[in-house]
Amino acid sequence: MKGDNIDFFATVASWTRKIPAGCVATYGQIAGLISTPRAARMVGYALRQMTDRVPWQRVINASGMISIENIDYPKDLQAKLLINEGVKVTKRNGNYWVNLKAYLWKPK
DNA sequence: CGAATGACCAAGC
DNA sequence: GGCTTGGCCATTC
Repeated sequence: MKGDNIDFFATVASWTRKIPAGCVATYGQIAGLISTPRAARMVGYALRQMTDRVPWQRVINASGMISIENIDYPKDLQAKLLINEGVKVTKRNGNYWVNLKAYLWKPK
């Protein structure tokens, strides 16, 4: 799309809202859906500003781990939200880990 | 416009 | 899985 960089956030929000409960997606995956597979960092950056309008907890890193630590939303909360949705989250060495093989969302 | 920043990613040890 | 290195890119200063 042409200079739709203004819709970058909107597009991220749009795809994020499509992630069904009980599933998870990776930052790189979302970035790929927007045609900018290398802008994974921006996805996280965008989500940070929309934690109240999208299921941000369903987006994790490519390793299946919750790397959040620098913001006001503790990874402990994200893990709790995911578990509450039916996603099995394992705590390992202080980090939360999700089995992508079983819970990764497959966009149509 | 240049430089720093960040909820990332892949590759190598 | 954990740590380090190099690279991406939009946003902010």
